[in-house]
Amino acid sequence: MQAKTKETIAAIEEKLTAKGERFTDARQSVMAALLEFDATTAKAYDIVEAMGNVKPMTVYRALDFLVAQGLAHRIESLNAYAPCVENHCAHKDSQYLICDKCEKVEELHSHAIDDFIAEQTAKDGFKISTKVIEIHGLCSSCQL
Amino acid sequence: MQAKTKETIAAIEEKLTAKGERFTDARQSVMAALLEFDATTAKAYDIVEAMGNVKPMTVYRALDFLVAQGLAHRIESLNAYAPCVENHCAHKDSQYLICDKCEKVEELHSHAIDDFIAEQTAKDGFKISTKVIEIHGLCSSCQL
DNA sequence: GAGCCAGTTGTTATTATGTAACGGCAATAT
DNA sequence: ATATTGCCGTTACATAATAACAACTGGCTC
Ligand SMILES: [Zn+2]
Ligand SMILES: [Zn+2]
Ligand SMILES: [Zn+2]
Ligand SMILES: [Zn+2]
Repeated sequence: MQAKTKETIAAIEEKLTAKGERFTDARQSVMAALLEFDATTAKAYDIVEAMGNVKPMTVYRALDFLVAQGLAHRIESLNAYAPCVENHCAHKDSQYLICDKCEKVEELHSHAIDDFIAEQTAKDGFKISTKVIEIHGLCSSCQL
Repeated sequence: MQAKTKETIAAIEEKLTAKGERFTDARQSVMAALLEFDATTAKAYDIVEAMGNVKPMTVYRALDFLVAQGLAHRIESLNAYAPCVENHCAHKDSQYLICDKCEKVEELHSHAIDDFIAEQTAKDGFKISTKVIEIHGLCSSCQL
């Protein structure tokens, strides 16, 4: 496990306990595994494999928790997960830039995009609850 | 099968043969089944069940074809498909408004949203290939 | 401490979703 | 007619996710 991962885990632990949430072993291990993929997405079964001796159910439960806490995001179009340790105003309104070559994911929080969509859909009288905005392509590095 | 479905199938047949594509029995049946769900999404296995006597592989192959021809769209966040018989400039740049109650899907083609996202992501030097924009919530009817 | 409760975990089985592979068949071309 | 190509039927498999239930843990009350 990378040193940076340990640091991050420790920091998360502090934040969660402050919130009264339990950062159990299983949850820590899954979060660590996710972080070790280093900014690329990981599928649930990738994590199962990376951890060894763990059942899928365990991983899915931990992922559900992490997503609920804003520590990970689910990428619907990949059936995968990306860790997130930033302090966003609202994770639920993120946009993801997904490089289909190196698998790195960048998270945008463009209020502008958000507001714009809200404005456009208001015409239809549609009441938005959640948005899935996943933009695929090539990151700047992978275009070379 | 509804009368409207038959009409639609006939119209599609004409368009496809004009394009030199083959609208085989399997493809017609799957498209018809999809249309019969009447503007709501259908999962691949829903269609398998609705058709009876058909194997999943058959349905998936037909769906792949229909999606490629712009006659259906895949909704990533639902693992489902929606039929589409409109003549859009480009189906690949659609946005979907998905009612989580009645399951109806409305398709937007807002160039504005499109351009706006392109503009925002250009800053990162990201080269977009495809976009998944799926907006969940309640349609105007279901808010009552 | 003993009892209690809510949340968490372990375990097993099952469901849901999607593909690989291969042989046969059908339309089209030469 | 023969070759080529695309399409289909079938089987088996791979991947993704959940159900159900018992056991355990940590914090709480008495
Ligand atoms: Zn985030
Ligand atoms: Zn890349
Ligand atoms: Zn469309
Ligand atoms: Zn509705």
